Amino acid sequence: MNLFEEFKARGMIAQCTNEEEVAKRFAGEPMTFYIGFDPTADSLHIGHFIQLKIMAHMLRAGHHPIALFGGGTGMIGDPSGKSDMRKMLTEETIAHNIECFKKQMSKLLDPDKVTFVNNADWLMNKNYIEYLREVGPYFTISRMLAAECYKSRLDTGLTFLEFNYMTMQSYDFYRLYQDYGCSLEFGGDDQWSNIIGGVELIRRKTGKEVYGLTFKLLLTSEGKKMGKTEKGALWLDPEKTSPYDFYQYWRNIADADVINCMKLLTFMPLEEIAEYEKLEGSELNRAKEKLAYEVTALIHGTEEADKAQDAAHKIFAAGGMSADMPTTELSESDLTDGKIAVLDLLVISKMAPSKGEARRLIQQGGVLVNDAKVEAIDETVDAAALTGDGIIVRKGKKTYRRFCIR
RNA sequence: GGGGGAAUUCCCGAGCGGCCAAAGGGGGCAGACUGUAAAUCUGUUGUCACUGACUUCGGUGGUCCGAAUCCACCUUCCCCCA
Repeated sequence: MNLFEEFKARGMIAQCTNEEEVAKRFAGEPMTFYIGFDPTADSLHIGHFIQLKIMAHMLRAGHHPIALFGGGTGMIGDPSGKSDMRKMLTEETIAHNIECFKKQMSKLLDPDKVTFVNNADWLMNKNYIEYLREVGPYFTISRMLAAECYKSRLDTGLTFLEFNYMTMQSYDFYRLYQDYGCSLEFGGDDQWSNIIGGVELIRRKTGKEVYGLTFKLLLTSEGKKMGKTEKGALWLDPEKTSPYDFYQYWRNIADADVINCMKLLTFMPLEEIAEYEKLEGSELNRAKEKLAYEVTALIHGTEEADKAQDAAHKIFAAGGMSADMPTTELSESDLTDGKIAVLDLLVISKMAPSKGEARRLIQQGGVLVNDAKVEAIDETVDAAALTGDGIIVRKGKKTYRRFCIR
């Protein structure tokens, strides 16, 4: 099975401009392809991970990836898949975000084998008239308006600023084709319009055929975007989403999504996944555990994955203590008269956003200290209990936190 | 440029002088049931010193004993015409 077939078998491919030809190229000579990343945040998230995984696969097969950062297009903002206009980012923020992206990517891919480019290099100082004359004639308004990403935005308001985005991404592809011989663009399924824009621009300007291939987005079985947590996205940066929380996200995935996630996110062989697919009912928990471990290991390393799994086992199976579970360290000054209210613990550790919320949690019986339900709102914990391993405070069934004194 | 409409708590969306911390839905959180699942049911969802007080309804000023609700100006957005 070659790589293209593998992608297909895993259900990763969404659309392709010319499947037959692209499949042939995958199996043939090394080729140069690119994937674009919009620097809209200071960390990559799980959606980007699929793209990185594709790059890793391609690298192994001997192809040459270009990672393009949208330092220029980020100044505009891609309207695809967005119901509202994005916040405008400053140049400094974008530059900072690109640095963060690069660092994270270098951990997952061999940076010597990937070409990093930034479209700010050719877009920022581009003369407007020159650009319009170079690109403008190859796009018709009717064609652009027909694109799904714009059509859906016409009622809610689409600005001229964003309307230009497609031409710019198309121009990127053209530049990479000219400068690097890049003949293939990958992207998420939401990038389809932008990608065919580039393919058509190149064909019209040069008469040469290049290709576009989009990959399925990470969606739940209900068609919603996956990777959203209460704190926003599921980040790859351990500072923003701890390996433990990351592991838990996948451990708690819906039954219907486990197998799909294994196919899209891990390198597990298809035969092995097929075995897990046979599981039913509570047996599926084994699949979830495997998925969580595999994905966490890919992103944070096996050591962190082991720790996360170990902590989860101890917490859920035995109700025990683990040094690897999320911990809040208190200092003497947090205590009054040698004790501290459970209410305050919840707020200090951000387990509850406010005292009112913490109070409600206790009233509704959602808070446990060392497996004993907290009955009274003014219940306190003594300093003595906090020494050594400390205590475990549980909020609901799944949120645990260890408290100890420094 | 002309005319019309809108801005409400995390989101959508009611309210249109006191009974409004503001209906309803979504989402979130917790409880029950479970498999650390889904579905369902229940409670809850501004802050705090929590049977009370304080801050919120685009912004600024005003009318009034009293304003999310009325007036003026400003800002932003949408629709129709040019």
